[in-house]
Amino acid sequence: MRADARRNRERIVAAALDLFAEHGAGVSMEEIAQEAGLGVGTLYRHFPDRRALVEDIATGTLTALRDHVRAGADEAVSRWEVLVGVVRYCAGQPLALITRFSDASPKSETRSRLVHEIDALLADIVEQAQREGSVRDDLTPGQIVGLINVAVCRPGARADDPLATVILDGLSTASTRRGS
Amino acid sequence: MRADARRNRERIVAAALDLFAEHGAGVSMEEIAQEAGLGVGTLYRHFPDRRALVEDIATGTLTALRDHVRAGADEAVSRWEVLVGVVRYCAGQPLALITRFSDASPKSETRSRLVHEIDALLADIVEQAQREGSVRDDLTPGQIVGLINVAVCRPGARADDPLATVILDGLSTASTRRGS
Amino acid sequence: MRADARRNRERIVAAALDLFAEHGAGVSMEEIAQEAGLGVGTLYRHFPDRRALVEDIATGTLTALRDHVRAGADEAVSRWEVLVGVVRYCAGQPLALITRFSDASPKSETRSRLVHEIDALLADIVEQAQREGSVRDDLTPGQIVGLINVAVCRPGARADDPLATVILDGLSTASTRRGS
Amino acid sequence: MRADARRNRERIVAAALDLFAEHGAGVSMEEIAQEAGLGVGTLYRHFPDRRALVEDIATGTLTALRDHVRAGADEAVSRWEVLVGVVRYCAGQPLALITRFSDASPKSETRSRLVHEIDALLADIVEQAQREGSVRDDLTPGQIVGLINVAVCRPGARADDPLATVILDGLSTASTRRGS
DNA sequence: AATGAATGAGCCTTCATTCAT
DNA sequence: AATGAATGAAGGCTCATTCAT
Repeated sequence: MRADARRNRERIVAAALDLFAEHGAGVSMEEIAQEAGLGVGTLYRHFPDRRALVEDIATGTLTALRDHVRAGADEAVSRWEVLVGVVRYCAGQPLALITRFSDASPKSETRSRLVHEIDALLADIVEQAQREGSVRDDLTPGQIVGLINVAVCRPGARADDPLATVILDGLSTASTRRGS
Repeated sequence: MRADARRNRERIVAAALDLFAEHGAGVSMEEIAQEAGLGVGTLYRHFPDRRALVEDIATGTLTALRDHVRAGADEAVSRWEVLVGVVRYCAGQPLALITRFSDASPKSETRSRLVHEIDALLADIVEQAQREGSVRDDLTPGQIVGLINVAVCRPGARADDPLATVILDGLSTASTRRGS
Repeated sequence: MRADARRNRERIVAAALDLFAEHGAGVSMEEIAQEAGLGVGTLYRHFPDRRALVEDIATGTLTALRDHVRAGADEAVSRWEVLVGVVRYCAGQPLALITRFSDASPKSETRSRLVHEIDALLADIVEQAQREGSVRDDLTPGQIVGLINVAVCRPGARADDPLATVILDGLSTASTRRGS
Repeated sequence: MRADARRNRERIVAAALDLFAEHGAGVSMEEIAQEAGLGVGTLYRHFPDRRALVEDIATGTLTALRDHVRAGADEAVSRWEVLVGVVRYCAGQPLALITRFSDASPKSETRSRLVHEIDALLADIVEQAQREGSVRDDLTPGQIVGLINVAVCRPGARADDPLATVILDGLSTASTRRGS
C-alpha cells in the first residue's frame, strides 16, 4: 500500500500542477482531488494544508530546475549552450506556476532560498559565458539573469516563445545583426 | 446629484485601484466600499458586478495608456523619445493590475481590442524609430513591442526598473556598448 | 433597521440558548441560524466566531446572575431569603449551559472573572447569613458556596429540584430535623 | 491469538478512558487508536462504532461500581462504613466520564438499568444506615442518594474533595456540629 | 487479524450579491 | 439614492467509518 499511496500523492501533484497551470491559483481542493480521481480526504492526508500543497509544488518545480541548472553547469559544453539549455528546459515546464504562486502565498523560506540558489548558479554561468566571449559583457551577470527570468518565468512561456528567442539572441555576441 | 454620483464612482475606482495594487486581487467588495467611504450597496449601484468593476478599471487604465501613446505619437519629437516616454508613463502606473487581472478574468472583447490598439500604435512608433535609426532593426517591430511589454507590464515594474533600462538600452542604436 | 438587527441578534442568542440547553454544545451554526429563522451569514455578521457566540451567551448569563445576586444583596431582607432567592433564580435559567460550556472552550478571562465575582458575592452573603444565625456555621462560607453551586449549576437543575431543596434545607439552622 | 485480541481490547478501553478523562469527549478515534498503540482498523474490529466504544466504557465503569456496591453491601460492617467506602471508591475513578458522556449520547437501555440498579442498592444501604442510626432520617433515602451522586459524579471529583466530605459529614448523625 | 490509506458527509467560515429600510 | 443587514453558495478542513493490502 505504500506504493499506492505514493502513486496517489503523485497524482495529486500532477492534478494540481495541471489545474493551476490551466485555471490559475483559484482552483479548489475539491477540484484538484476530483481531477486526481480521489476524495478530498486523501488529498488532506498527503498535504495538511492548501499552503502545503502549493508549497510542495513550487518547491518541487524549483528544486528540479535548480538540479537541472547544476547538471548543465557540470557539462563539458560551452556556457552559451548551457544557457540555451536552461531556457529550453524552463519553456517545457509549466513554470508559470511559480510566477502565479508568488502573489498568493507569502513565499516560504525554502522557496526564497531556491530562487536565490538558481539565480546564483545562473549568474555564475553567465559570467563564465562572458569570459568565453559568447555573451555580451556590457551588462552585469545580474542584469542578464533578470532578463532570462523574465523571458522564461511568465505565464504562457513556451519553448518557441519569440520573446525568449529574442532575448537570447540579444544576449549573444554571435549575433550578426546591426549593420556591423 | 449627478456630481455626487460621479464622485462616488471615482472614489470607488480609486479605492479599488489602491487596494488591488497593494493587497492583490483578493480584496473583497466590502473592503473596497469601505476604503471608498461608502456602503456596499452604493458600490453595486455603480457596478452591477465584481467583474464590471475590474473590467472598468482595466479598461480605464488601458484607455488612458492608449491615449497617452496616441498623444505621444503626435508630438514632434524623435520616435525614440516617444518610446522612452511611454515606458516612463507605464512605470508610473500601477499597471501591475493589468497583469494580475489577466489571470483571473477571461479578458473581455474591449480589453483585447485596447491591447491590440496599443500594440499596433507602439509597433508603428517602433517602425518609425527604426527608420529614423534610433532603434536596432534586426528585430521586427512586433518583437520589440513584445520586449517593451515585458519590461513594463510586470507586477512591481518601476520607472527606474533596471530591467526596463536594460531593455531600452538594448534596443537603442545609440548604445556604445560592444566594442564598436 | 437597527431595530431589526437587534431583534435578530436576540433571536440568535435565544435560539443558541435553547439548542445548547436541549442538545448540548455540539449544535452546528447552521442549526442555530435555522432555529432563529435566519441564514448563517446573519449569524456571522453578529458573531465573528462560534467562540464569540458561546462566549456571549455564557457571559450574558453570568452577568445577569451576578447582577441578580448584587440586587438581592442590597435588599432589606434576611440573608437567608436572599440565598433562597438566588437558588430560585438560577433554577429558572438554563444554567446548565454554563456547566456544559466550561468543558469545551478554554473559559475566557471575562468568564473567570464573573465566576469569581459571583462566588465572592455569595460568600459574603453566606457569611452574613451565618452571623444572622440562619445558616449553620460549622462549614466555611467557601464550602457552602460550593454546595450551592453544585445544587444549582447542573444540567437539568430546576426550581423544584429536590436536590436544591435538600441542600438548602441542610444548610438552614431553622430545620427541626434530627430528633433533637 | 485470543489473548492478543483481549489485550488489544483492553488497551483500547484504557486509552479511551485516559484520553476522555484528560481531553474531554472530543478525542478522535485515530487518537485513541494511536494512544493504544494500534491502527484505527483494529479499533473498529473491536468496536463497530464510536457509540459502542463509549457505551462499553460507561457500561464497564458502571458495572464495576455496581459490583463494588454489592460487595460492600455484603460485608459485615456498619452501613455507614459501606457508604463511605462507596464514595471513596468513586472518587478514585475517572467517573467524570459518566457525567460527560451522559450529555452526548442518549444513554442506552443498559446504562439506565445499571444506574437504577446502583441507585436502588444505595437506597437500600441508606435505609439500613438510617435504621442503624448512622444517617439522619429527616431525608428520604432517595434524596440522600441524590446527594451522594452529586457529591461524587462530577468532573474533577476526588477522594479528598471537600464537597464530598461536607456532604458525607452533613448526612452523618455522628457529627457534633450544631451546638447539640 | 492488523494496518493505515481512502472516503465523503458535515462543520466553520467568507464573500459576492440582494433587498428592506 | 444610500446604506448596511441578510442571504446562501462555496471553500477549506476534520473525522467517523470503510476497505484494500
